[in-house]
Amino acid sequence: MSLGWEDLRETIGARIRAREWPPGALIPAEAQLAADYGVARATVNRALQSLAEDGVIERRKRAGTRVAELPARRARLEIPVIRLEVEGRGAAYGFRVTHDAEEPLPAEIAQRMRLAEGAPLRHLTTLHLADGAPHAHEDRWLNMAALPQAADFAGLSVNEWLVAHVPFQGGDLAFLAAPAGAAEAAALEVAPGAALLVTERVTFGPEGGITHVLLWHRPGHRVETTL
Amino acid sequence: MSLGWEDLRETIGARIRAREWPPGALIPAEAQLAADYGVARATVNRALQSLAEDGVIERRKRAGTRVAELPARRARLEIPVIRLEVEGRGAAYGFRVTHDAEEPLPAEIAQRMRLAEGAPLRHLTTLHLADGAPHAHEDRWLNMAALPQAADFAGLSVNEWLVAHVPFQGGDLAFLAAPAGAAEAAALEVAPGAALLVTERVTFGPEGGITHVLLWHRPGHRVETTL
DNA sequence: GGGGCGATTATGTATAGACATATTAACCGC
DNA sequence: GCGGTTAATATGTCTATACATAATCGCCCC
Repeated sequence: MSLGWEDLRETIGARIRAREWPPGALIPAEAQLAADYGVARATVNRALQSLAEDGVIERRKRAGTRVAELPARRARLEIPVIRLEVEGRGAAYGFRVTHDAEEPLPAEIAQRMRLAEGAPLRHLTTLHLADGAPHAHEDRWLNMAALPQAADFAGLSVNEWLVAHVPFQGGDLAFLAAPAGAAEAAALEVAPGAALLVTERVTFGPEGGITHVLLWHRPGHRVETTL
Repeated sequence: MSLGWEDLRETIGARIRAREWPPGALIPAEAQLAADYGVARATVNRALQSLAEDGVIERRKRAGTRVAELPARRARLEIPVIRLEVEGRGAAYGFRVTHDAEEPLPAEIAQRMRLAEGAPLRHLTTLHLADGAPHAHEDRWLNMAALPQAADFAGLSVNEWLVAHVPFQGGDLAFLAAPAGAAEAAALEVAPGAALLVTERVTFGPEGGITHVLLWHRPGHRVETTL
C-alpha cells in the first residue's frame, strides 16, 4: 500500500513545521519528492497544492516551491449558524422577532449594501434564545426587492429562510467589538456600554445587496478556529 | 481549448448559487458532468472536491453529491500579521516593548496553554505602532523552555522571530470583545472600559505550549473576510 | 413481509503520459 | 560588459485507465 496525497501532505507539512526547510527555503521539486516517496508526480502535486492553498508554501513555475515566510497564514473559519450553535451546546433554540417595519436605510448600512441611502428596506430585529435565555440580538435590513415573490418565512428564522430560498453570489463578513447600546443592552439583559462581539454580514445576489445583519453576542462570546 | 478545473468549479458553483439545484438536492454524478462538459472525470472530481472543501456540497460514496443544506459555511480567514496590516495601510510600522519579566502563569492562561498554573514564564507586553501612533497592544506569555537556546529576538517583533525560528504543531485562534482595562486603556490612549476587539492566539510545539498572545486592537478595528 | 447478503454504483485516489506556461539561466552578438 | 534571444526546467493541468471503498438497492430465502 502506498501513501495517499493526504498522508503526503501531512508528512511534508510536518517536515516544514519541524524547520527541516526554514521559511523562505526551496523544497525539492515535485519529481524529486515523487521519487523519494515512490509515488507519482500527480500525487505530490496534489499534496503541495493543498499546502499552498493554506498558505504554508508558495509555488511558482520554474522557480520551484518554497516555504512561506509566514507559514500558517490562512485558517478555515466555520461560519457560525446560531441555531446550530445553540443546539450544539445542548440547549433548545428559539427566537422572537422584536421589531419589524419598513424604514429608510441609514447611510452607513446603505454603503455596505451598495444601495442608495434612504431606500425603504424592511428592518427586523430578532432575539435569539437558548433555553429561553437571550443568546444573541440580531439587527437586520432586508431588501425585499431582491427576494422572490412568495417571501413567507413563517417558522424558520429569517436567516435560514434566506439561505434556503434566495440565490446569492457572495458577501462580506466581519468581526468587531462595540459597546452595547440601549436596545442591545435591554435585549441581551446586560449593562449599557458592555463590550460585545458583533458579527456583521452582508450578502449580495444578482440584483445587488440582499441583506445586512449585525449580530450582537452576549459578553464572553468567542469565535474560535484552529491553526 | 477545454475547461480547466477552476473554471468548472466556478461554473458548477454558479449553478448551485442560482438554485438550479436547491440545498439538499442531488447533483449529477461525476461521469455525467464529465460527459456534459466534455472533460475527463478527474477534472470534474477536482472541481467538486474543491467545492466540498468549502462546504458548498457534501459528497458520499455511492450516495452521490448533494448541495449542502447551508451552503457557504466555511470561509478562509487570512490570519492578521500586524506589521503587514500596518504597512498595508501605507503607515510605518514600529513597536515598543513596555514590559518584560518572568512571572508565574495565571490560571486562565495556563489552562489555555495546557501548562501548570504558576509556572514561571516570560511575560511581555508590546505596543505596536503605526506611524508612531498606538495601533495594538500585545500581552504575551512565552514558554522559554520550548525555545531553542539562542533566543535573541533583537530587531524583530517577538512574533515574527517565533514564526521564523520555532517549530510549531498547531494552535488555537479566537476573537472576542472585552472592555479596556487600565493597562490597555493607557497603552492605546482610549477610555477605560472601551469595547475592544481582542485576538487570542495560542501555539503549541512538540514540547507543548509555546506562547499565548492577547492582542488588543484599537476601537473600530474589524477582522474581515469574504464569502 | 422481514432479514441478510451480494451486486451495483458513485466517489476516492493513484498512475503514466502529454502538453502548456512561466521564469530563470545560459548563450551570443555587438 | 550589455542586451536580447533561446534553451532548459519546475510547476500546472488534462487525459485515460485502473482499482479501492463505501453505501445503497434489490434479490433471495425463510
